[in-house]
Amino acid sequence: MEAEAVRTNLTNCGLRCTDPRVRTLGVILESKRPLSHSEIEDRLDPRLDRVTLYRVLNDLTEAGLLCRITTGGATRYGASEHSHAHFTCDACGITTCLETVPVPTPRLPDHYVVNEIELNLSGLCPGCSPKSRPNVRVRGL
Amino acid sequence: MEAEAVRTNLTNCGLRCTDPRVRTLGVILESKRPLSHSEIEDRLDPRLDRVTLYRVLNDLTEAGLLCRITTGGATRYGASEHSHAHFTCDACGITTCLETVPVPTPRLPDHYVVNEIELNLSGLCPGCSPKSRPNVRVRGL
DNA sequence: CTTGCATTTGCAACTGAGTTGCGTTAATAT
DNA sequence: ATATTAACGCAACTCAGTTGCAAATGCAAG
Repeated sequence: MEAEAVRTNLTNCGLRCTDPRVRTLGVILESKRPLSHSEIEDRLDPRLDRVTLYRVLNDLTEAGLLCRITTGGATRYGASEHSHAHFTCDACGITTCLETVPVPTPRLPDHYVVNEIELNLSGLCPGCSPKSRPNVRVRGL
Repeated sequence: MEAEAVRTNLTNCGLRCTDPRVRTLGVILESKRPLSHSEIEDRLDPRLDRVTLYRVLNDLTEAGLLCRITTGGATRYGASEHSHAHFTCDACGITTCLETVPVPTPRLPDHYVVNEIELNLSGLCPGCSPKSRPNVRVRGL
């Protein structure tokens, strides 16, 4: 999705096509992995007001243009795609999409209404795992 | 696990057997569902210092006596048991254990080292779902 | 193209979760 | 009983996220 498509998308969702929204969506769509509020802030030049960014992220998420992943204490935002698991590295803190790992849709007891399902893994990512850096140790490993 | 067993357990884990630790562990073991920092604080009488409680929860979690569940923006602590999914209600905010829903152990790409796996669902719990209260509506439902 | 209005932005100020440093208290080993 | 070291409690801090409001701006209608 490039610039013009981003604008169309916003309009289709009933959102006004403003500079903060266009640029924020652009940053997230360019990224391979979900980004946190502060990571997005850093990539916006010129920067947006912190509060504006929070509101933009909420609006885009509610409109279904982004999906919000809350894992490892941090909240991140990614392009809204098919559901897959996420992995957060205990060493470098980066969250990656595990495209090959599907999220199960379990059967729940009666009267539960499911809205979202998240499968979040944590540990060491390939870049930080002992395989690549033999001297790194993590609690309990 | 009652009072004396709690004490033995702490000692076995190499932790000093202090009043804040014994009482905190007691509160969590009595609860059916995982509790947040502030919920635990409210149940301790007399209360503990906020910081002490944070440290106690960390110590107990590192010792393996508790498990930490981070879902829906909040961090909660439950008795360390067999792994199962958790459900957080968007309406009342309460997190419950879904004992009947197992957490999958997916196969990951090479060089990932998995430490923890969480399966977190959200939506409406039985107490808040339209089945029981027909007039409640939630985003997108 | 201009105008008007609702939406959105940016700022200031606030709340709540979690952390750090440090002096005091208390659990355990001898 | 007492010395040692871990743990506690307090003050102060950082960081994520929220609220209220005045100023700016997107958009639609004329």
